[in-house]
Amino acid sequence: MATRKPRQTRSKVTVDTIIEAGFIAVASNGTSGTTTRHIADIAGVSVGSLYEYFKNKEEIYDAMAKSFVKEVLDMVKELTPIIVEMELEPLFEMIFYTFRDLLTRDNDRYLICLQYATELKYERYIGQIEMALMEVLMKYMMRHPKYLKVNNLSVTAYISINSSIFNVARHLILPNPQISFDEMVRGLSTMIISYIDAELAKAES
Amino acid sequence: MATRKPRQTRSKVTVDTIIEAGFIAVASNGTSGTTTRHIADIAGVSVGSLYEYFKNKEEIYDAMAKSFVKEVLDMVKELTPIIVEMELEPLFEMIFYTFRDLLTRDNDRYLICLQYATELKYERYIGQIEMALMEVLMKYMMRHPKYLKVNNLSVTAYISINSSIFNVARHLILPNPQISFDEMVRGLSTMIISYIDAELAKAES
Amino acid sequence: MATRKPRQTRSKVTVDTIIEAGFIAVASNGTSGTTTRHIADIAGVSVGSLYEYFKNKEEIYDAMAKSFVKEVLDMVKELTPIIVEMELEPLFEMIFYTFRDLLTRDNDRYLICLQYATELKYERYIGQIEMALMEVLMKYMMRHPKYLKVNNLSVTAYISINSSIFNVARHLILPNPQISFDEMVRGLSTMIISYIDAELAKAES
Amino acid sequence: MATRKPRQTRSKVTVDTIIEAGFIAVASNGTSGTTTRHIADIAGVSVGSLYEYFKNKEEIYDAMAKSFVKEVLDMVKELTPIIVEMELEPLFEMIFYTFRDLLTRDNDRYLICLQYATELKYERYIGQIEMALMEVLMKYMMRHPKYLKVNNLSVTAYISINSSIFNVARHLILPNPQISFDEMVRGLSTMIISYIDAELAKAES
DNA sequence: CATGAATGAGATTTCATTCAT
DNA sequence: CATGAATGAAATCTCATTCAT
Repeated sequence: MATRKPRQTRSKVTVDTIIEAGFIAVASNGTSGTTTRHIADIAGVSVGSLYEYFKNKEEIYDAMAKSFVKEVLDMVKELTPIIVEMELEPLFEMIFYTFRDLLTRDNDRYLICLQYATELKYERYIGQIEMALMEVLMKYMMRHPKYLKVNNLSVTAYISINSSIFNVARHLILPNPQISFDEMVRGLSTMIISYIDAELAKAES
Repeated sequence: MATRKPRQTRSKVTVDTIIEAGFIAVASNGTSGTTTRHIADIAGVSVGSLYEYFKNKEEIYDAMAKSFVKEVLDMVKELTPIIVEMELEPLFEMIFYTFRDLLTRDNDRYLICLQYATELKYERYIGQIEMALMEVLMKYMMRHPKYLKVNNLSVTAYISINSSIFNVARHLILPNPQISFDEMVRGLSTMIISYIDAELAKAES
Repeated sequence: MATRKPRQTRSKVTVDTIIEAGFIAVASNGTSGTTTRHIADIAGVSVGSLYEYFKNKEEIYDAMAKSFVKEVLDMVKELTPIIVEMELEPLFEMIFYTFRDLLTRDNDRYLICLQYATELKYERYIGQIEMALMEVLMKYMMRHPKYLKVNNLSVTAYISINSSIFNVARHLILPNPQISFDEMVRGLSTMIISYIDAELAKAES
Repeated sequence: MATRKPRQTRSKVTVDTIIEAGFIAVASNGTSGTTTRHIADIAGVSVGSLYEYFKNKEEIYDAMAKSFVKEVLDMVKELTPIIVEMELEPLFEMIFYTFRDLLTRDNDRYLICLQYATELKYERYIGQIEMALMEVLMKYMMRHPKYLKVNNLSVTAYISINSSIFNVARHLILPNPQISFDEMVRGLSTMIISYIDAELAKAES
């Protein structure tokens, strides 16, 4: 019943292998098409082993969500020093391309799983990402104080961040997007920057 | 074996009841938690009847997707005459609020099902919505020709539409959004209008 | 999830068949040796059918216990009119032999299951049997008022009933009992009657 | 493969710890709820160690049964010199209370396990207890020859012993017994003694 | 000897689908 | 047409046992 905490290195590796297998399985079969046997087979372990480390299938999905979120957080943390030094336009482009690289890594694994975010309970951990992004924003504004004057700062940040995330993700998912990724990147940058400028202008009036 | 096309009124009603029940079931149990029995119980018919009208579960989901998309299309068609006469700012606000009303109707039924869009194969029909929106856009520009000059028109349209849809949907889904719906509506309007203005400006230079 | 209440005659029969099969399975394999597949096979239905009528294995065991207890209660109720008219000695003998007949019916089915009483949660329903026996006792004493004078009546009744039940059950279970059933019956009668006499004597002194 | 006989003290201690853990596990989870991991955890050893000392789970249960029976036999042997010198009435009371103390020791461990006697294969060793009790009886009658005249001596002994054992055990098991333990002890004594007297009387006639 | 990770056979349970009534 | 009992394939999960370290 109580799943043993992995003490040995061997078991830590097994846990990671299972989570990894979970991503591969969901990416190629969707949530409802993925079975514990699938995951076990891909991980190269027995079904029994799955249950040594995870109380049930749900917990594997949970671990996958945690793992993805951690990866994003690590990425954000690593980029922060560079981010705060950049101008907005190149900054946005850099972020969008980096985000794309993360999502399309390993045959779009994360990207495809993102479509099953609800069933994978990603939402449970999204709060952490939002907090991390807010933190970066704070640091950015410390370094570029003029943006502190932006009207409705929190609204502006909220909308910009959400627009960015979903446009990038959705574009990657679409099989035949009507515009290219590069076009979208430039468009998104333009949109957000002109939005910020507009709110800055409002503030000055 | 071949499921009969419902020609009589009684059958049509049953079919609609089942689709309705499908929405309720998925909204309260998710895709993986919804069984044919669930749907049958909610619809107040026997499981056998389900198969009288639908070849299998998949087809019920398919009909649900079709039904939702049809509703959106009807809404768009109905609004078109009003839309083309409006100025951008009130127009956006009107659209966002109308969209919200659609999604939150019947205890957020459509909104919640939207989270299971992938498993419900919504994507299959999304193209039709995009086409309808493009058509409205065309008509709008016939009536307001100055926007024909917008730089990268298709890119601008694509990004604006996507940003709108996802911001509205996500905001409604979030349990504790950091900003209010009204704030978001005004922000989104500002963002898109300043984006259009920016692209208009580019075009003129 | 929710097991359907059997409305049709057909399903009532199935339920009974499953309970019946449960007794046969436990009698021949013990609690831990009995599987749902076993029961389904013996009942001649599919595993799935088991779960149409019982939420889980536990519930089948529960239904078995209920069914056994009901049988005992029916037996007691049916015998009551005869019981109250008899003298103690032939009464006890009659009861012991009737009880034996019940337990050894159908290849000792009930008797063997009695050994798994704990796992079958019989205890949950034993209270009902005790109440029924007490009721009979009351009626008996209405008809034979001299026993009302017995010293410590409730203690005497408790010990007599328990001694009877366990001696009969255990004797039937033992593979090579040192004494015959007839000897035991006579001994038990003697013991209880002399016990009652002793308590009657105490009361008179 | 062949499990080694524990000759060293350390091994003997481990074996005892495991048997001890077996009792605790069964007492708190029942037979079907007890796993080898449970036992190992309680014993504070690894599952592997279990198999170092016991060929399989069955053997642990077997050792538990043996251990319980040995304890009873030791108790009987130790009490024999006192027993043979006592009069019947105080004797019975003494035995009942001593038996209770054994069963309720360590949070009712033995008592609870007694309910799983069938699955724990206690029966396999019960013969030894009966023999020991018969031996004590013999010695008692050597010392109190008048009881040698009892009619149907073996029947009387059999019924008395069984009535005693089951009444005591069952009373302890019952959550809300209708009579107190003391009342039962006195009642049981009265019953058996009057039974013996009755059989003595019969013999004299 | 001790460990506990790994196994896999087999148990329980679910549920889309069929079909006799 | 409607029903819902019955099905059984396939999923989830358990756990005694083994074996490399």
